[in-house]
Amino acid sequence: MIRCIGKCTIFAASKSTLSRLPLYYSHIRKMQQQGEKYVSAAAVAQSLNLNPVLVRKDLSGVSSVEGKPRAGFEIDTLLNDLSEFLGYNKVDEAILVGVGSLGRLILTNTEFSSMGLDIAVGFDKDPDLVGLQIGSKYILPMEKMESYIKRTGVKIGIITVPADQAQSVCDQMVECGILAIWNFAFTLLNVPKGILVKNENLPSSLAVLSQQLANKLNNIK
Amino acid sequence: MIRCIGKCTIFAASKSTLSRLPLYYSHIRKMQQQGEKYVSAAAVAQSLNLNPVLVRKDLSGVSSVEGKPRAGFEIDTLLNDLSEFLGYNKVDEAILVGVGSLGRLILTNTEFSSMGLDIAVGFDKDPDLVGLQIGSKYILPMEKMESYIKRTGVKIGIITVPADQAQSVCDQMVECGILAIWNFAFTLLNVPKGILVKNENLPSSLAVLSQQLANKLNNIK
DNA sequence: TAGATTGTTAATCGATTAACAATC
DNA sequence: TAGATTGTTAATCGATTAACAATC
Repeated sequence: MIRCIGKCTIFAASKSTLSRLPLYYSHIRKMQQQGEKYVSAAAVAQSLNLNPVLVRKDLSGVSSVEGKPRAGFEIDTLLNDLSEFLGYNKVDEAILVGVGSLGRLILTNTEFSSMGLDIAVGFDKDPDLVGLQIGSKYILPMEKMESYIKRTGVKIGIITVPADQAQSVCDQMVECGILAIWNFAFTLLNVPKGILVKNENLPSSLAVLSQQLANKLNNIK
Repeated sequence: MIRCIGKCTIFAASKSTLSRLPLYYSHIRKMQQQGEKYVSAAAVAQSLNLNPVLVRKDLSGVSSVEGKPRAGFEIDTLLNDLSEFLGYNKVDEAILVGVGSLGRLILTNTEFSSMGLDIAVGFDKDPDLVGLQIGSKYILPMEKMESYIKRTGVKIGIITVPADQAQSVCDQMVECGILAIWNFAFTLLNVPKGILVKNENLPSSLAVLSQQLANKLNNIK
C-alpha cells in the first residue's frame, strides 16, 4: 500500500517490479473490459505465469487500498492506482532522433501516448525526410534540435540512429538538457553521471535466447 | 577460461553475463578494425562503463586462453572465443510470424545473420502479403507453417503479431515443435514447461525509464 | 624491479521464494 | 465455520563488488 507523508509517495518500486507493472496493467485492463469487478493477486500470477507472492508484493506496493482477503482488489481502483503509479495519466514529452524504419515505427506507434509518452517530433539529418509528416509527427532537421529542446524543455530523447552515430547524437542531447535517453542503437552510451539511459538491445536478447536453446538441445541443463 | 571435459564446455554463463557478451564482442571488434592487437578487461570496462571485475570475470569465462597480466587478451583469439561462445559461427534458423511493420523490420535486418540467426521465412494470415518477397524473404500463408516447421525442423519462432493474437500463434508454434520463442508482442505467453520464451517489452522499459526520470525530477533519489 | 593486470575467494547487495499469522 | 487470500518477516538464491595474491 502506498503510504503518504504530505504529498510524497514513498513506495519505491525496484526495476524488476516496475517492469512487471505494465503487464499487470494490461492484463487487469482486459479483465475490466470483460466486466470483472475484482481481481486477486493469485489469479494474476497464474495468468501471467508468475510467483503469487511476487505479484502480491508488487500489487500491495502500488495499491492505495488494502486487498480484501478472499476477494482481492477492486479492479477500477487498482487500475487507477497502477496508471497513476506508472504515470500513464500525466504525459511526458519526448523527441526522437533517426527517422529510419525503426524510428518511423516508434513515431507512428499510437500506444505510447496511452502510456504517458508523447513523442512530439522527429529529427533527421537527411534533407529528404525533413519537412515530411510521419503519422502526425513532423520531421525537423538536426540543426533545430537544440533550440527545440531548449524552448520546450523536453527531457526524454529517443535514439534510433545507426550505432556509429548514437554517441554523437547522445552528446548533443545531453548538451541541450535531455535527462533521460531511450537508446535503440546497439551500443552503450557514455553519459555524464545523472543522465538516465535505458538500452533496448536485441543482440543481447538473442544471445540469451539462443544460448539457452543450445544448452537445452545439448541437455547440459 | 573454458575448461573442457571430452568435447563438452562447462562454463555456464549467467543471463546477465550472456547479455553483456555481444556488447564486448562489438566493442572489441571495433578495436580490431582499428588495428589493435591486445585488449585488457580494464579497458573494455572503462569504455563500456562497467565494473572492471565484472568484465574480467566475464571474459575469463569465455576466453580459451588466460589473459596476460599487464597486456590483457589477444584480440583475434578473444573475438574467436566470443563468437564461438555466442554461436555466431553456426547458424540457427528461425521463422517469423506477423509481417507488419515490426515484422518487416526484423525480416529485413541483415545483422541478425552475422549473429547466427537466419530468419528463413515469414508467415502472415493476410492474403495480400502472402507470396510477396520482403528483403530476400518469402511470405507464406499461416496454413503452411506447420508443414514448414515439421519439414525443416526449425526450432526458433519470432512472434510479431498484435498482442491479442500472440498466444494463439505461440500455441501453434509449440504444437509444431518450436522450442524457443522470441516474443515481440506485448503480452506474456503461456507455454508448456521446457519451452523457452524471451520477451521484448517496450512498455516495461518505458515504465522503468520514466519512473526513474520522475524520481530524479522529484529529487526523491 | 614496479606496477598494471590477471583470476579467485569472500562479502555485499538485491530480488525472489518460503513460511505464517491475520482476515473476510 | 472453513478456506482462500491477504501482507509481512525470514530464508534463499543469484549477481555484483571488494579484497588480494599471483604474474608478466
